[in-house]
Amino acid sequence: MLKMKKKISERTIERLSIYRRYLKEIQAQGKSRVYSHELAKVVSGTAAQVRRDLMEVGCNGCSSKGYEVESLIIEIGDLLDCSEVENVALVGVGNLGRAVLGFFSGKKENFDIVAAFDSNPDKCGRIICGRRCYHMDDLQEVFQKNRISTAILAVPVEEAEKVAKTLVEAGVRAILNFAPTHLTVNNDVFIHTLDMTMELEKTIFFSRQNLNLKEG
Amino acid sequence: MLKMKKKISERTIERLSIYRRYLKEIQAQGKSRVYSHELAKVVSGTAAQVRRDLMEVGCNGCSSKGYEVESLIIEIGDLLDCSEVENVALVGVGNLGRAVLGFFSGKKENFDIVAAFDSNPDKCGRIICGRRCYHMDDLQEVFQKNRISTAILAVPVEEAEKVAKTLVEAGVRAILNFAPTHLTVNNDVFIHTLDMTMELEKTIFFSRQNLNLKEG
DNA sequence: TAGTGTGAATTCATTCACAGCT
DNA sequence: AGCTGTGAATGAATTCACACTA
Repeated sequence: MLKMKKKISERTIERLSIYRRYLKEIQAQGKSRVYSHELAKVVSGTAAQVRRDLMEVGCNGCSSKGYEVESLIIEIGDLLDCSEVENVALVGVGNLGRAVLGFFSGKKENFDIVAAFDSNPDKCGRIICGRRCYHMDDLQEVFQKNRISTAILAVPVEEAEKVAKTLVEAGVRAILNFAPTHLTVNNDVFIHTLDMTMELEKTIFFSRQNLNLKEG
Repeated sequence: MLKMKKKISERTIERLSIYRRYLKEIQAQGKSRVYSHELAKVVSGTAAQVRRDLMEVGCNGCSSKGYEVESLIIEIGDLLDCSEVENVALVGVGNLGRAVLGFFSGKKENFDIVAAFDSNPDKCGRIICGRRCYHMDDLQEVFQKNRISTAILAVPVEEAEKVAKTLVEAGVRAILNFAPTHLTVNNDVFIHTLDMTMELEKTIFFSRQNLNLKEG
């Protein structure tokens, strides 16, 4: 029911996530109010865009003295987060997988990496960055037991397609894919590929672009 | 001179990078021609969009039998790549930094990570994933000697701002930033932040969105 | 005075739809 | 028949600009 709570664009969701992190930061520093132009800076955007984004959240912030940091954090959370903490699994405990585990350690977020998986038996049974590592064969069972519905895929590119299939069979709803390849999955699992090569190529391209503009 | 070689959007650049990787893949498999609808699949787009993107490249591909894989690779390269291989440095040899080094090892691309830097003396002087690790103090010198103008920043978030400043002083033109924070740099260095927390939050959000649509 | 909220205008990206080629 | 190339139409995201508020 409660149909169409309004469709929010991917770009807005990205920015909301970034606003929220910044808001938590300044909250920790004791700030209780914030202006749209301050938030604009952290996403390299404009104040008007921030205000639009916040409108979508069903905002509140009121005039002349900006937005209240605390309620903004809560309202963004209401939109972005699930009601309970989302359990996430990491699949592929290589260099990158371990780095991802490390990266997400020790912060309290509304998601939690609760298990890791690898096909190498040497890695299984151990605790890596605070998470137990299971064998791929146990994936389905552990997923069900822990109600895991999101996976981070950090296996070598040759295996990505096959492992993604396993994940889909285990009932995963979303995959954050670090393998530089397009994953073809049959049903409506949400796949988001984070393509580091592309990001670096893009960075290099636009650094030259900058240069060209200067030379005018 | 040769002003305005046409401004190409960020989105198009992203897709071109992805097309190219796929093209190289199928080239290795012996395919010599490709259709726009095949390329569309790897970016989850439409055939029309692919054709537009390729038009921007000053395309060529001709009718009825699609595009020639080899010349497409060359033409995308002419647009995306610098004339010489771009030397890149990795800054911050922690878990993530090492993972990045590993990730970019052994592929021949038009960029090359040629050096790593860390402030921990224990890591300096060693070879890590095939790259020599230098102390941060030597950064400026090594950057100049190796004509490095792009850096990958993989230091802890508390240090990111400070290290970014050092990089700018060393004359870097672009930074791919893995630290979850907005970097404020004075001049026109191109900064691209790859925000893993945001990407994961987005993934989780849209997985629920998907679900809602189904329930519709 | 210095901010917010928001219609209207604008800019940018995508898709449609169809002529033209092979 | 089945593709490409591309103007024109559409749709989405951003910015403008201004009334409004504390």
